[in-house]
Amino acid sequence: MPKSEVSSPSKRDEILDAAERMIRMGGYNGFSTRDIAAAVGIKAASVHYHFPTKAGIGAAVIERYTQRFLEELGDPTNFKGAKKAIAHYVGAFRRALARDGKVCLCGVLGAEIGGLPADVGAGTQIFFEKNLEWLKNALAASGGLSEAKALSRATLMLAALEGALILSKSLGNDVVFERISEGPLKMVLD
Amino acid sequence: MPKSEVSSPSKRDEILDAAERMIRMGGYNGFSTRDIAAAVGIKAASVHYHFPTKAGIGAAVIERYTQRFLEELGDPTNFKGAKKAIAHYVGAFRRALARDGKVCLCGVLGAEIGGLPADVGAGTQIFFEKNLEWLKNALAASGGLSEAKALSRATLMLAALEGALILSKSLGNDVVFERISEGPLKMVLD
DNA sequence: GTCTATAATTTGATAGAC
DNA sequence: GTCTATCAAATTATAGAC
Repeated sequence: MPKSEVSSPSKRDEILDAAERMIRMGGYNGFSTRDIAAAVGIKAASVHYHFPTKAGIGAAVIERYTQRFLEELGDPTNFKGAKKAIAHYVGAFRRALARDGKVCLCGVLGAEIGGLPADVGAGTQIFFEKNLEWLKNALAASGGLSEAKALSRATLMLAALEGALILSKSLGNDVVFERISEGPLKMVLD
Repeated sequence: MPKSEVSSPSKRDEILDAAERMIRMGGYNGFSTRDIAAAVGIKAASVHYHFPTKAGIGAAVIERYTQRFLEELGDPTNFKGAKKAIAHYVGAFRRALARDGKVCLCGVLGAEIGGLPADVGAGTQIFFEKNLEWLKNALAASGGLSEAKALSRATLMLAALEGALILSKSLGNDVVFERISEGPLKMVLD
């Protein structure tokens, strides 16, 4: 196989998987490189072979998460009506909760952004900017809204969804997320 | 003066002030007791005189924050119309951002709840429950909504406000919060 | 109430053998 | 790639003097 990878892709991905899980559970400062090592069955020194610094792990986790999230969203101009676009976007967040039982990675990181390495904080900001851009385009394209109005509603949606995940986790039930995604969010349409 | 306080109220409060500020900036695991000590001009050992454990500081910060927040909210059944009730509630969050330049304490803690001491996590949950209760009562009393509908909209509002503060902080501007509180939130009314 | 001193553990990271 | 061994620094917390 043609290779440009520096290290074993598999173990590297396992490290990122474990780190993502731990950040989404307890934040960036809530775990150590030793925790990561134990989770993937190696020693801390070996983790540092794959990623020289912990901040590097964080930055890589965000980059991968952002890319996957946008991939799953697809083309924002491809929906028949704003309702379908919104349902699609809400679905991405619902799956993050249902599939992983966890909050959005960047919701966690955004909350503690003042205590993050610069790279990690910057990646978090980019995630939000790209999501607002996607939502704004989706609402403008399929909802026939002005740019300003679309942006305003995109912001409301993103904020509500991030907040709903945090509330759900804190209150210990998924009912909370459904309370906001069933009905009320449709009011964003008008 | 009649005293039942164990330690100097002033220094104790300074410690809680510093801890609250730091949690709201970078999360519970983003600062140390030495950081607190430096902020209030004493040594770490003296911090432990006032609060034996760091978790104790966290729990005390939440308790005080929750009490103040509910005090500022007042009686949920005292508003002439749901619009006034909502404006009042949104105002409390806006002031938290404008006055302190910071996110809601429990928005941060809720995001990293899996990495918190049990007491601190429990306090966070209570804050959310009491806020949902207040909002539900306010919307039911002044909006003439059913309990179920009032709870659903209360959840949407709380989620949107918590999320908006996190987004604002992450994107580095207060415009984000205003984008959601001006207009769009009124759609929660119907 | 605050200090110095210190204990016990954890943390992020490196050196060098295999 | 992974290990053992180790480091320097940081962290929570305690003991005991003032």
